[in-house]
Amino acid sequence: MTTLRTAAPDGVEAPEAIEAAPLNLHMQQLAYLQAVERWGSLTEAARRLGVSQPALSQSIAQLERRLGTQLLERAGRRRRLTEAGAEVARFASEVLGRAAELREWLQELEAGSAGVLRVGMIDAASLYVLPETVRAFRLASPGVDVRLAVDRSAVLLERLARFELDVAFVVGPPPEGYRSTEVLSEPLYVYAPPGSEETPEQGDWALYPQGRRTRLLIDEGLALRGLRPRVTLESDNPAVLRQMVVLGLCWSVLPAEIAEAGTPSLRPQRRELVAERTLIAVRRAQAPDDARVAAFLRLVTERGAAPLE
Amino acid sequence: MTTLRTAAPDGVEAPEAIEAAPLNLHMQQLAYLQAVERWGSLTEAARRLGVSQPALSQSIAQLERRLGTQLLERAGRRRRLTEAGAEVARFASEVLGRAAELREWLQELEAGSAGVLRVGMIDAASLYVLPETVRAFRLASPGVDVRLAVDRSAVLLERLARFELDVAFVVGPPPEGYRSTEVLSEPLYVYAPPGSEETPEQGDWALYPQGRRTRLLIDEGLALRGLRPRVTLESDNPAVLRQMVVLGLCWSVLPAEIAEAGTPSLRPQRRELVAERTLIAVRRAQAPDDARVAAFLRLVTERGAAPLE
DNA sequence: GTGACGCATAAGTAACACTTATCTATACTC
DNA sequence: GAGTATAGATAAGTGTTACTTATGCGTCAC
Repeated sequence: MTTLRTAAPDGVEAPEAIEAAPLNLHMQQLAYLQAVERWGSLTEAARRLGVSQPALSQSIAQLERRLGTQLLERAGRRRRLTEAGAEVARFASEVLGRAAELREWLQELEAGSAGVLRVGMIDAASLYVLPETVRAFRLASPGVDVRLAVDRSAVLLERLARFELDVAFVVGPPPEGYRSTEVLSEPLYVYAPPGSEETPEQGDWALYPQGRRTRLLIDEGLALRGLRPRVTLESDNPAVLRQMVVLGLCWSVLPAEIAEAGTPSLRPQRRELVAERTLIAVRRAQAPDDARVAAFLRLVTERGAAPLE
Repeated sequence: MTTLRTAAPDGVEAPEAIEAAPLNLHMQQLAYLQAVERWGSLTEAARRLGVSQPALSQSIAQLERRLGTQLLERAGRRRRLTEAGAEVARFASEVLGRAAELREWLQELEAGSAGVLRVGMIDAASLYVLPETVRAFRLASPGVDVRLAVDRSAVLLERLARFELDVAFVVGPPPEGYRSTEVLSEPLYVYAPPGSEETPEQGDWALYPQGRRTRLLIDEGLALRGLRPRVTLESDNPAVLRQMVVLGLCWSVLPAEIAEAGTPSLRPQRRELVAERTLIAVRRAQAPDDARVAAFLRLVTERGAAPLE
């Protein structure tokens, strides 16, 4: 017998106690006993169960051996439950009933109408893409407990990797090692402080912080136009960036959806795309298919396009 | 390979619908899943369970097949529970916990310290043999629910045969097809009405009713002495018979224990045995050994002799 | 008694759960 | 980034198990 024991640093052997065998019953045996209780005879129970009578006889005998207790006693040419048998039959009913519940729940889960769905999204998505979708999903799947987490892309991906989320709506491009689906694409425009005569090169800029996926897109887009913005304010909050523009203090690059909603509505400097920010739905590559996520994505793509028109 | 049973072998689809297969899980699989949940990896769980890693891997895979749901998802080179897996693990814990309870209860039953003990006894036994015994038994085995039924021997034997009693204390001789144990033997004496000058042949008699086992003993005993009593009163209640004697109205044959207890105490006509009535404990021949019955009988035979001295 | 019935046992077979050996993929380390 | 250790999957072999049909034995009913 070769014992592959990894180099045990200390001789701490105590807490690894090997588990005791916990009653190796088969649910089928329990179902058999339940049938015997219900139909009152082995032969009839076997017929109802669609197995041969000896199969039932032996199965019950083994159950008795495993439990170490006589479950049936002879009554004429029949057999009837002993007290222990009745108790075990009660146990069987409980377990089988609970198992049926479980199966039902699993089927609901498979159908996408049960369980917990943990969705992460960036704030932009939470503002103008997903509220309607979440509402519609909750309406369509009342059995599903939807939990939302709003954060920036990198954090969401991190949480996704740590199994704290089932799906995350983040800024593209799609990261490696995940399954991603493009949900929508939104244009990023340059917004100039109203009434200012500054050139973009002269002005101050308010942008997303360094390292953000959106900021990377913006930097690249501006660089293509020869712009090296002097950034004097950074914020993750697009409402803050927008406000800086509204107050005439800064230039910025913002999603049209955010910049032009609310009052006063901003107008882009030129209808010129700085970049295209894609919103992607990301899942763990190894995660099993989830009908709830699929349904959620379907709702997003059905409704998601509309707000961008 | 899913086995779907669509129709019964016979073409006739009676209302005897064959049961649907109720989730053929093995408790061992559940224990395996529980171990994986607990120890966080297949390898470690296998080590703790004392089985090989492939065994666990295959077992879980089959569990997944049976449930039709993925229970584990890859997480790096490990695997972790999915939502369905967590739910099934919860189910496993419930079932295994309940099974442990069951096993414990069965062991108590085996040890004679649990369950229901249904005892039948004739009134004589309930009056002067068993009260102390029942009290002592209840004290010694508080976990056992003792239920008493007092009736005449034939009724008790009938109820025993119908599985309504576990043990019956009745008048001998031991019936066929049962397991009987003699508990004690009590003398039956003739009691004359005090102050009467009648001879037994002249007097009226008060006896147990025709057909009773005790009556048979008495008739035989009296016949041996040439007596053919004129019975004017029959009662199953020995107190009634005794009272008839006390009032000077009748002769009777009674167990000494009953006749001579209470006031006024009766004196037997002559210290001459009419018959010996044996009290036997009867059980069904096929009934499994029952530690509680054994303990009860032990108490009876230990204490039972005393009241007869 | 005779037949019907309920269950137990016997013998054969297919499925199953376990083992060891090996392979693949991931993570850690220098 | 290559080398190595680790987690798990897969393959092949083997003993056990759970089913089948055939048959035997005891009980109940006429």
